[in-house]
Amino acid sequence: MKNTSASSAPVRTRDPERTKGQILEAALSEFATNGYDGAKVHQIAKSAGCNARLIYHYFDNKERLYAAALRKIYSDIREREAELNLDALPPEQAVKQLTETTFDFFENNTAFLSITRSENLLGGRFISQMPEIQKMSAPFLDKISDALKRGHAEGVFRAGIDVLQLYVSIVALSAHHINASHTLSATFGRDISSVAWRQERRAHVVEMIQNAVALRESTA
Amino acid sequence: MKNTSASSAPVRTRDPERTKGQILEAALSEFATNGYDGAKVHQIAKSAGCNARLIYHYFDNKERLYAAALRKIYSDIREREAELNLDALPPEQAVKQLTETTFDFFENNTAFLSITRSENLLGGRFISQMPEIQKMSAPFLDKISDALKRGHAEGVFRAGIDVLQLYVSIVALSAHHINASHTLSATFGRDISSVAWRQERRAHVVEMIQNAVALRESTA
DNA sequence: AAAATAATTCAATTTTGATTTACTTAAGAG
DNA sequence: CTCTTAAGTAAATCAAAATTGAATTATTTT
Repeated sequence: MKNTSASSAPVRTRDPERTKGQILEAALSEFATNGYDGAKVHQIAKSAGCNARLIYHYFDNKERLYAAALRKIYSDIREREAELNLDALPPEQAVKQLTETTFDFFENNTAFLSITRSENLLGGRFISQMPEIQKMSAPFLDKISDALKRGHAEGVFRAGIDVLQLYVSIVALSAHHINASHTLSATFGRDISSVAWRQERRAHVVEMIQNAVALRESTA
Repeated sequence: MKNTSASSAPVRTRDPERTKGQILEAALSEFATNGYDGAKVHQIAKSAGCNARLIYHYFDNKERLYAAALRKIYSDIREREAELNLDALPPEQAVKQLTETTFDFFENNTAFLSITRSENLLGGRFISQMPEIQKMSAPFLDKISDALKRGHAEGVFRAGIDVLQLYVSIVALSAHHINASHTLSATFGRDISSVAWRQERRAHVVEMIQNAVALRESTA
């Protein structure tokens, strides 16, 4: 009834692609949860449902496995940025869309922020070695820049907005409460990660960004 | 010429308070730089200029040492919050002051953000056990709340601003580019940690917060 | 100034975790 | 069907790092 083998071991069916994929998934999750130093190779193997030796078979060592996980998580971001079609929308809608998409992305891809946090803790040791990631977002910023220009031309946005500052702000407002949910919750005695609070936050962030780009009347 | 002792060892003069203090300082710095798992007890001892055994003598184990460091870093924040006198200022000045002080604090106390990052990576395991830190900032939020109310009464601020959302935003805008300096620098190909960029950012953040509280004219 | 205390050191010991060696066997090529 | 290749397993090994044991004084107390 069991398998062809008489041994008690479950006998894993052989499928290198699947195995590699499972390892990468597990690695992503473990590195995200525990950081580079906190993640344990054996635990990754366990959570991938394979033998630890296979990690070395497919990824050489812990560092390269981490690098692979880092690369993978950034490809998700790149996809999302490519999908976002800001040109098609009127400037105000474009900025709103951008903000909401960014906010939602972080909320639904917690691994991205976690891995990013880990990488920053490592001083960017790995990301700085990845030419494919470097400057990856330049064209994306151009898209946003276009929307801002259109908005100014149409008289709904103010002039001289720095795109990079604005985008970093969108990311900051959308990410910080996730990155720091535990310490914020503890210091303020409120559950920052509750669905209710996050919904409030989403609206708050969208409004802040709108106020940041919208024209003001008097500077007097 | 040497010391009373004939041995070659440098013979540390005995001073428990100083030693304890040095260990704590070193721990703070090492945990901030490398995170909990990345920090090594022997390295902490080395950087404190003492024997590793002393860490166990004074702090029992690595976990408790980390907890002590966490507690200490939060006491700095508490001090700063206490010093800030918002009541004395007109509301617009008060909000500006708050924003600038927060921004500058993070820039000058990188250890705070680093330790905080580490603690969030650990899932808040330690901070959640520290009743003295919990809700620590409630009175501070009240101060800010007062300023917002005064501003509304004077007709310069809008109504219905959520203090916690606003403060989390100030923190987010002031902290994220520091927390994520390496990944941001890599993805955008700009040196986010340069003095020039940070000065720009300071102005940008202050302006954003002002726009967030300032009255708008028409809601039409 | 002798005795007691506890600060400090040095050198284990023990634990944990990454990596490797040696082996087994499934799956595909001919 | 046999041979070859490489997927997979089990169990070491090796090194790093946390923790501890036991011996030394500096300092304080009496």
